[in-house]
Amino acid sequence: MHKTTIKDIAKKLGVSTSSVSRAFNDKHDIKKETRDLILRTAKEMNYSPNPMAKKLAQNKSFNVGVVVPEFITEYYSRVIMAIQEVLYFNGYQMLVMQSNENSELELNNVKTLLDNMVDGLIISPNEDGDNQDFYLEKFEKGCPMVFISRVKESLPVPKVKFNNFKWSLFATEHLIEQGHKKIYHLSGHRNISVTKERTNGFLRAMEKHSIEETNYKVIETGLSTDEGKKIIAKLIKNNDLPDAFFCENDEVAMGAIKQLRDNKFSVPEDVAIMGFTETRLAELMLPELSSVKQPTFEIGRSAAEMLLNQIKNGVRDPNTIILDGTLNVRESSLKI
Amino acid sequence: MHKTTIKDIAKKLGVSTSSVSRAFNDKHDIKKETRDLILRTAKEMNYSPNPMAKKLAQNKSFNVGVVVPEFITEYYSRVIMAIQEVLYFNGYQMLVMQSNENSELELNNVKTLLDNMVDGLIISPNEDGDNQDFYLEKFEKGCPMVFISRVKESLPVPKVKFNNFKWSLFATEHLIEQGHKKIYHLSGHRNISVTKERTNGFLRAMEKHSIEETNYKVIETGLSTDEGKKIIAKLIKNNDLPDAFFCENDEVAMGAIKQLRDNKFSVPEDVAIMGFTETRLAELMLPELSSVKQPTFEIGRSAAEMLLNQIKNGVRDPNTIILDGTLNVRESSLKI
DNA sequence: TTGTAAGCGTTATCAT
DNA sequence: ATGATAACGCTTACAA
Repeated sequence: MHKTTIKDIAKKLGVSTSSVSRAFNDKHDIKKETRDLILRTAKEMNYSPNPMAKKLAQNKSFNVGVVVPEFITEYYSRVIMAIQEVLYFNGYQMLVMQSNENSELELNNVKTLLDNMVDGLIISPNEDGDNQDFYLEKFEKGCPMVFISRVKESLPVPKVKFNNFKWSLFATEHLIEQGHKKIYHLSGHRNISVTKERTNGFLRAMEKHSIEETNYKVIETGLSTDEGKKIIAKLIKNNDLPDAFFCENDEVAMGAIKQLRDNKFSVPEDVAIMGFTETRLAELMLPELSSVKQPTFEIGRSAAEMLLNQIKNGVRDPNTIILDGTLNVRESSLKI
Repeated sequence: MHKTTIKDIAKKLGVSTSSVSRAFNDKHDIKKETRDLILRTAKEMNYSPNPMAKKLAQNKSFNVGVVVPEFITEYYSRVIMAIQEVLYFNGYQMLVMQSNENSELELNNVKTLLDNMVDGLIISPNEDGDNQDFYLEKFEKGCPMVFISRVKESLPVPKVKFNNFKWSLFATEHLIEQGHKKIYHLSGHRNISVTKERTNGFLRAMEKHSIEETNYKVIETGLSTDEGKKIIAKLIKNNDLPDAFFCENDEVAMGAIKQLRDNKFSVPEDVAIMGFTETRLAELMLPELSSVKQPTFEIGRSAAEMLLNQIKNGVRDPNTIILDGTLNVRESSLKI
């Protein structure tokens, strides 16, 4: 079964293929009537352009590569959804790859995408490898790129970030205002900028409210529920529980709550908990989990728009978009 | 900056482009030495083939379209991950689109993907529209297709399904064995085959254990946490709470637990709860949620493999793969 | 405003 | 085993 091509249309109408092409790409160098006629018969003949041919002729893939650590959690799922929406609307497609928090795999993914001639890249990098140099070089050579969430502030590339410092400062201050005296911060991975920024926000709050060093701690925990559980178990064993925990993310917070409950501590009566990067399930936990909501949709949308701006208009400023969130106070953080 | 092409390699080596092409596609019609030489110099010249040209020449996109209702929940995220892994390994790429439980959008997505000349489709259809006819026609015209999760058993197309009947029978029997006398089933949407199958499993259990009609009910609830909450609120108001609920999925189950707790009922002491399609969070709920775990990875993997088998080998049997799961009994369903 | 024709980088057919 | 050359379906100078 032969798929209609511009040649078929051209032949049928006795015009040239270039006219047909022009009609579809609506340059203003074609008479309105011929264009309409062409479009009409094209529709009649059930024509749809062959994307492969178009891509080859224009040497553009109309594909954008997206590399994220994972897309199981709500955070990246939502970001990816937003990216896809914007790209689709602009006639681009998205190829997503996961790096599983592994910087070697991340680099392989990026290279695969480049071999597949993506027109641009959106990356949420791992930061524990040395891929930065490679990325920077590519960007400077002209490859359209946007980084999201995890990127060193200092890297001169376009990025979309959440204001981790500000909102972890706010979140910590909320705990202080509730009257919690001794507050521990369960932080993520030392080498991730996001973690650093959140930790700095926490420390700033301690400083601002003149909390003595004996009354706070930063404990490197990780990003997972399991790691949250383990740390709490250890602290319980050491008889070293504070009044409140400010957690790197909701996963860790949920692990903490779980472990505390299993050991007959009540939240927030005995120990208060504050999460970060709220998930749909914060409201379902018992107690409901206080958290900071990140604008996942905005993050994805902004990143995609910045990238398209680079691809289509050649805008290449390494400017940074920093987005704000919401502090959702629920039960887990209250002083009762 | 010029990207190396087979022409460059051919010129440099004084061979023809066809030889270079042959070397890369390793047909056995090329001398081992020339092939090795070509591959070596190709690597030196930092050559990577232009996928657009290849696609045009072979009239294949090496893209596979995937249409799912959403990819926010863990279920579809995991299925998609598995699909992607298999496809990637076979040199194919995946274009994912969401239908938002809307069959019109679903059809548009499928048509978009077809216009983009995907080599095959994996669809988890909505079932409340009449897209089936369209899909069936496409399949019969030769378009490689696999359906996952939601498909009418009767449709003569290749499908990968979960054995909903069996496992909801098991899950319900577990509640009966625990000694719960009055059991309600909070079901999904009447027109989704998955829901029907689960409801049938529930009803089969009632029949098998000769439970009187006054002691069970099937209540059409939906798929969301909110709908779960609402139904429970209504039942509480009507003073019509059973001993146990068997829920369509974990979302509904979590909503149910939440609403019961908020109204001072304890789970499972006052009312037991059984979920379905377990998520990572089942273990984090208080009480931990009993549920049926689906083999999400297997579902995605099987679907992708069946599709590739159609694409590459032309195997077109409309056979069905039915997969089994695991009943994870935790706290929420026990009789205490 | 339209047509002609070259080109995009491969693969595939047919000779040799 | 290798080479010449025509496709693949579109875009885009350039010419008319």
